[in-house]
Amino acid sequence: MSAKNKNHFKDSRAGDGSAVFEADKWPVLVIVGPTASGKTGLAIDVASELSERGICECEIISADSRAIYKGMDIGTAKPSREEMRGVPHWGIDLVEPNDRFTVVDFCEYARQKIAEIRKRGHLPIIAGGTGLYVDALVYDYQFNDVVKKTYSDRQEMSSDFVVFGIDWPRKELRERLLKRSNKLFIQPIEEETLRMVEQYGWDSQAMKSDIYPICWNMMRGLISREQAIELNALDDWHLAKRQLTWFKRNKNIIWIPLNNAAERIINFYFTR
RNA sequence: GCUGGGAUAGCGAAGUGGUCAAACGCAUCAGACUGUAAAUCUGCCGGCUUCGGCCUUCGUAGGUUCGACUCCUACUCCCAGCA
Repeated sequence: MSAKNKNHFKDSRAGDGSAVFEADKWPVLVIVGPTASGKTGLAIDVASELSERGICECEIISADSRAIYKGMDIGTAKPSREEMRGVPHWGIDLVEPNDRFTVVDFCEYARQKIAEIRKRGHLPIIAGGTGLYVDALVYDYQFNDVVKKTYSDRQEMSSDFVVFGIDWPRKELRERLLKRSNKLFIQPIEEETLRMVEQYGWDSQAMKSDIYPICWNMMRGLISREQAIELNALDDWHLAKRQLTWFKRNKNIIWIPLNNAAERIINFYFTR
């Protein structure tokens, strides 16, 4: 997002003059999408732009079941300090990889953060690919002891949220996955893998992330670096498909392509 | 050039006279999902289908047989050993 879009925003604001930010009135922005779709970057873009325009400050809450674990930085593609561009991030590095952290924990955490952020007069942005986490929040799941049943009719979404999904043509997404996998293996992933294995072993749920077993096999010479990169991209693809299956069911998601996404999201707030 | 082994669906790989559209694995496609979800699980997976079935397949061409992916012959290609 850059200066070239500013005029566009001005026009939008002029439309009905409703762009005055009210922390309690603006729905929480939720950005979903498959892995590597650019959720985090988009959230930061939106936050930067809103801040730059003097509309409001934003804080991002990650809805990612892996980024909550400490130490798993490269493997879960956590944003770096620079990438965050000064936007506060929550929901990252919450617990140790062998700690239990459930959807319910996430909901409680997220609700609390949303309240805190609003109290500060800021806009909460939720960015994440863990469909269950997002749905649990947005559809206000009640976690009790009631026997499981089918919840196919999740039509009623709290108007407190607006959900955007990043849409990619399959082919392009797969290319991004491979590119990202290549980049990942340039970083000291072996070091991270070794540290995680030594510290937590293979039994913790957190270590079930595909990247660590793959990297481990590479380190033991069972597969080549190239194979590891491809395997990782393939596993990511499988994940992406599962995420998409989940999100597809949610009819309230507004699907948009990544380019222009920030602009479209901001326009949503200006014109709603 | 001789000898031995092999050619099976997108890939790998079983099958060695009928019960084979062909096990199994992978990939693909679709789906489920309310306390560890980057997890866990399900269906499909030659073509057509009113989902009962119908049709075309197992390197190529012939042959034997009621019947062949399975046996015989020739050919093509690949691998291994010998010259």
